[in-house]
Amino acid sequence: MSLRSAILGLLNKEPMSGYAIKTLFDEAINFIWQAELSQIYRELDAMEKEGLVTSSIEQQHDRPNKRVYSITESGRARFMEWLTAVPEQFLVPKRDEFMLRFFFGSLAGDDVMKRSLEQMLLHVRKAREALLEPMRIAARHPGDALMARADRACREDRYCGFIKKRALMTYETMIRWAEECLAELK
Amino acid sequence: MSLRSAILGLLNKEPMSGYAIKTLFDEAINFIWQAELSQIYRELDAMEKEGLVTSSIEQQHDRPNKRVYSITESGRARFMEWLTAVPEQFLVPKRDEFMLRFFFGSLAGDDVMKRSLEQMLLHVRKAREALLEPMRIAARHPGDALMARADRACREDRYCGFIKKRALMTYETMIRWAEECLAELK
DNA sequence: TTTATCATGTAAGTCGTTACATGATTGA
DNA sequence: TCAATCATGTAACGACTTACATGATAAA
Repeated sequence: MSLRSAILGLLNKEPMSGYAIKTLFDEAINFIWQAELSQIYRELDAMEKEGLVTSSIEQQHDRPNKRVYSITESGRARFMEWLTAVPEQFLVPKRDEFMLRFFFGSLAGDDVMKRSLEQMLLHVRKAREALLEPMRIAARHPGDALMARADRACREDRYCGFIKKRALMTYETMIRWAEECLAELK
Repeated sequence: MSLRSAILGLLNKEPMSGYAIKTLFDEAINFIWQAELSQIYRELDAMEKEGLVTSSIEQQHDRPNKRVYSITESGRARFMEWLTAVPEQFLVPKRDEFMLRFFFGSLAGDDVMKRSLEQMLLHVRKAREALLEPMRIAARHPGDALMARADRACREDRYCGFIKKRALMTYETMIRWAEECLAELK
């Protein structure tokens, strides 16, 4: 039911279309939550049936019309309930295929694993750069409008900053780990 | 299809029952992969139909009989194929409800979030201790048989050590992050 | 006596991915 | 002219969880 909460949280700020929700997922919380458009549309549909949101068609001349969803009082209540509830999970159960392969690393051999680690380093360093770039732009052009919507919204919110920090720390830990493994394998 | 690979990888070492596989999941790779018993039984069944494993009933007097699965040549080939393939995912897409709540932290208020962080710290510190304890035992009693099966198997395998190291580094990063957030909120 | 461990399975339901279908506008 | 962005949806499938059903033995 967390997808629901995520959608309600975004709609809590302002009404928007399913497509816009998907964009925000990708821009603002892709490190925390992802969802396919098809899943979002299905969920919005179910939520409307339960009275958590309402929708109406907005006519557009230059683009396809869109269905704009708004949160209802009932939806807002449901969201606040979830938001202030005591969390029961702190360690996300994850399924990491890369690490699973690593677990059987001895069978694959050190060379295969070394290449795997190097590939992984490339990817994670790239992700780290992608995260840092908007921060650097913001630092160079303070108060500028060069930023993406999500980044502007984030600058005003300390919790958003906490999340970015965690993403950064996580990437850096992964990089350090991979480097140390590689050093030990050589 | 990674659950399949995980199971094949365990059976590659020795034949065992579904229940024993579940135990190994929990003991050895719970940081990387988890599966419910029902899922394991279902998967074993499907794998047997595809000829990747075979099974036979082993009679036991003091305990319920068990169905012991063995990997076939076809299964072994399938496993090695997966193991040496080039991984295409390095960053696990995760869905973290705790962090999602955090994203809407401003709406919940600092007090709620502070309590949430403190709770999280308790859990992660406990998980870190649970990970470190067998390591300490191994250090105090070298070559001793006090260890759990999984820990003994792990000591002989450097990749298993890499995985534990990553788990430890991850926990420590989470702890550091939470502490810094708390400091900033006070 | 109750709980934990060992042991296997079925059924229903939820959540998530992938593929398919459609179509307008804008910029390279 | 081709790709990208905007925009909405359906259908099928795959993966995972939860609940249910059963039952033995051993230890606290």
